[in-house]
Amino acid sequence: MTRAPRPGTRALGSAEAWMRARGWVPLDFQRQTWAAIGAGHHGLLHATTGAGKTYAVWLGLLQRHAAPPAATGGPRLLWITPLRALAGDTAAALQAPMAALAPGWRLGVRTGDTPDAERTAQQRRWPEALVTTPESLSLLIARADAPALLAQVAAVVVDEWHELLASKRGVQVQLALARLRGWQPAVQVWGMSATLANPDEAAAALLGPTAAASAAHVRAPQAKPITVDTLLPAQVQRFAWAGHLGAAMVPAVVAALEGCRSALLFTNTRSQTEWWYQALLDARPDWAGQIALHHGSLDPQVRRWVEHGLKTGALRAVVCTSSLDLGVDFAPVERVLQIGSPKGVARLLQRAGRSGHAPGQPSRVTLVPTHALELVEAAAARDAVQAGRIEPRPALRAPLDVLVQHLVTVALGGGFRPEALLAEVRTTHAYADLSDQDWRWCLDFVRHGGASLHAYPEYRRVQPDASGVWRVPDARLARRHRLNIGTIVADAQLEVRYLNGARLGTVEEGFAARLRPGECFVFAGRTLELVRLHELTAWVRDARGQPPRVPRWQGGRMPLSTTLADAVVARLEAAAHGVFDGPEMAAVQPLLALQGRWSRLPTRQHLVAEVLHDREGCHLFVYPFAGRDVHAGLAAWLAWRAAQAQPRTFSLAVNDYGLELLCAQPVDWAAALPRWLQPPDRATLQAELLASLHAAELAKRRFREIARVAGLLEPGHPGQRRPARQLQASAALFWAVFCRHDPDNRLLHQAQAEVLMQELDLDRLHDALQRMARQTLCLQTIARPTPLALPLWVERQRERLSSETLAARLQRLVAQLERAADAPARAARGRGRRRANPTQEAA
DNA sequence: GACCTGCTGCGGGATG
Repeated sequence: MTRAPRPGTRALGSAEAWMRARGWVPLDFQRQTWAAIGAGHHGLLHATTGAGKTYAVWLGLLQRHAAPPAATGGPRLLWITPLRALAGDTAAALQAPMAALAPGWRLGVRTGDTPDAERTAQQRRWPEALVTTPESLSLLIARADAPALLAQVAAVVVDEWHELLASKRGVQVQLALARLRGWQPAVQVWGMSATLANPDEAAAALLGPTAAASAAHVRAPQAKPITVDTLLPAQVQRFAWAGHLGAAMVPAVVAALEGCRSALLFTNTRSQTEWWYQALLDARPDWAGQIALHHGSLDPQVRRWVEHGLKTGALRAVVCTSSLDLGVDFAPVERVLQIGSPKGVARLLQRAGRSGHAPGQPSRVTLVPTHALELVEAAAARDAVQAGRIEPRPALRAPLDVLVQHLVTVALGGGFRPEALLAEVRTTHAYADLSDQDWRWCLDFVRHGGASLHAYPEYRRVQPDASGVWRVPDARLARRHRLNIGTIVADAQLEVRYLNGARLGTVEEGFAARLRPGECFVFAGRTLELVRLHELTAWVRDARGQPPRVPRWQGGRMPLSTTLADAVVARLEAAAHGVFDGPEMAAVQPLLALQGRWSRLPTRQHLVAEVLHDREGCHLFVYPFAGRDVHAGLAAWLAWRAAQAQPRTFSLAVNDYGLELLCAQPVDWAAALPRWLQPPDRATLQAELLASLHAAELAKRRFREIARVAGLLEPGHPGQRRPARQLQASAALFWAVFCRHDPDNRLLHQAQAEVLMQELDLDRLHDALQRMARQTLCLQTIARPTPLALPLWVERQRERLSSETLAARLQRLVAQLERAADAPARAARGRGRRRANPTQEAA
C-alpha cells in the first residue's frame, strides 16, 4: 500500500529529506524555491544550466502536489521543454525524486517523437507527470476530452523560458497556460530561465500580468566565475578585409585543442562549421574520428551520434552552431571557443556555460577573432560580461495569427463561448490589450474566412452550435488543424542522400537549385558530387578533384546587439583617449591609431562620417554602431532622402559597425548630411522607411509565415511536408486576394508590422537616429579608405565582382594603403587623391 | 594564404 504525503508535509518524503538521503546539502536557493512553492506562489527561477534548479522546482512541486495516483484522470504535473531532444534526459532526472515523493506515480514523455504504442498506452492511462513540448501541449488542448483530461493539472513547469519568451512559441505557451487556468484556476506555474535583463516582463508573460505582481523570483547564485579570453593572432592587420572565416587562426586553434580533452567550437553559420571542420582535419589528419561537426541541417541521427560522442568523451572537439547552445549536459567539455563575433552578450554567456559543467570548475570561453576589429569586440564583450550587462528579450505583443490558431485549437478542445474566451485570452501578457475589434475580426475569420474567403467551406473552421458553443464542425477540418499546430515555419529543405540511400542531412532548396549535376559541394564534412535532383532529394556520391562549393544556407540574421555595440563604442572611446587596456586592445592599437590619424575614432559623443572622392564617385561612410539591420534601414532611408532633394542613384553597403553610400555624381555631404540626419517623428520615419525600401516585397515574404500559422495553407502530412515553393505560391495567392478584396485583413497589417518591427527594427532605428542627433557629427574628408571604411568598401564590391577580380583589386589596394600608412603622416597627406600606380610607387 | 557570410526550434489519432 502506498501512503502519499499530505500537501506541504515536511517530514518523511520531503524535498529536504530526499536530498539528505543522497548525502547532499540543500542549497539556499533550493530551500527558497521549496518555501515559495509550499506557500502556493507562482514563480520564476533564474539560474544557469545545471541539475540544481531541476531539483529545486521538481522536489518542491512534488512535495506540495503529490497525492495517491488515481485510476483514471489526467496528468497532475506538466513539464514543458522547448527541445524534444531534452525531453528524455529531463524525464530521467525527474524519475528518482518522483519515485520517492510520489510513490505509484508514473512519468511519461509526449512529443512528436513518441512512438504510437506509447501514445496509445498513455491515453489508456495517463501518466501523473508528463514531459512535453509547447506544440504537444497545444495538441493535448485540442483533444475533445481536454477539459476532463487537463482539469487535474495542479502545476506546470516551463523550462528554458528565456528561449521561448521572445517568440511566437512563447505566445503559444501563454495561451495554453491561460487555457489550463480556465479549467483549473489553482494551477501553479513555475518557469526556469537564464539570467535576463527583463525579469519582470518574463514573469508577466509566463504568469499573466496579474499573478506576476505577487510572483516569487528566486535567483540561484552564479555558481562559478566566467572567464572570457582571446586567442590573439600572430600578426594584426591594419587593413582587414572583413573576412569572417578566420583562416589565419587555424594554427592557434589547433594548438588550443591539443591541450585539452574535449572542446566545443561555436561558429555563427553552418557553412563556417563545415569550413572549420575541414580546416582542422587538413591541419591534423590524425584527428579523423576524434572531431566532428554539428548543425541544424545535419541528419538527426548524425547529430545524436555526435552528442553521444561528446557525452562519453569519445570526441576531442565538435564544431557547431547554436544547435549545441542548449541540450544535454556534456560534463566532459573542458573548453569552449567562439569563432568570430559573439554578436551578443547573452549568446556568449549561454555558450560559455557549456564548459566546466562539473561543480567547482569555472566556465571559460575563448574568443577567436576572424577580423582585426573583432579584437575590440572581444574586449568589449568581456567588459559587458563583467558588468553583467545582458540583452533584454522582449515578449511579443498580440500576434493575431497565433490567436487565430488558438481559437481553432480551443474550438476542438471542448469548444468555447466567445465572451468567456475573450476574458481568458486577455489574462495573458500578449493579449492583455487586445481590442474588441481585433477580437471580433479573429472570430469572424475562423467562422467565415473573413471578407474574401466566405465562399470556401474549408475556411469556415469554427461554428457556434445551437447552445452558443463554438466548435469545429467537421472531422476533416479537425485533422487538418492538428497537423498545422505550431508556430515554426521552416524553409524548404532537400534531403541529401547517397545513391545507396544513406541520408546525410538537408540543404536549402535554393542552394541545391544553383548546383548542376556533376558539380561538387562540401557537406557533412565530405566533398560530394551532385548526381541528380529528383523530387525533394539531392542524390550524391563522394567526389574527388574539383574545387568544391560550401553550401550556403539562408538562415536568420544576427545583428550585433545594442548592448555589445555600446560596449564596443566605449572601448573605441577609451582608445581615442589613448587607453588601450588588455591584450586585445594592445594588439589592435596600430589599426585604431591609424584610424585616428587618417580620420577619427567614433566615441559616444562623436558620430564619425567620412567622405572619399575617387574614380568611382563620392563615397560617404558613417559609423553609428547600431547593428547591420538598422544600418540597412538607415542607408536606404538616407539614400531616399538624398534622392528626394535631387534625383541620384546610390549603391549601398552595410555591416555591423556602419554603412556606405556611393554616388557617381558629387554630393555636398558636409552641407546636406546634418540636415538629412535630422530625425523625423516616428510616424514620418515609418512612412519614409516603407517608401524607401521594397517594403511590400518584404511583407509579402513575411506573410507566408503568418498565413501558415493562421492555418490558411494546406499542411502536409508529417514526414512528407509540402515544399516551401508550393507554400510560397499559395501564400502569394492569399496575399493577392486579400490585397484586392480584403485590404483591411488584419493578417496583412501584421505582416507589415512584423517587417517594420522585426526585420527593420524600427524601434532600434528610431533610437539610433535620436542618439545620432545628440552626437557631434564629425565629417572627415579622407584620401583613401580608413581601417573602418575598408570592410564596407569590400562589402559593396563583392556584389559586383567575381571573387578573383575582387581579390586582385583588394590586394592592390591594401598594398597601397599599407605603404601610405607606413609613410610619414605629412607625406601621406601630400599624396592626397592622386591614384598612384603601385609599381611606380614601389619604385 | 587568403576573405566564399548569417542560428535554432515543432508537428494526428483511432482502430484492429
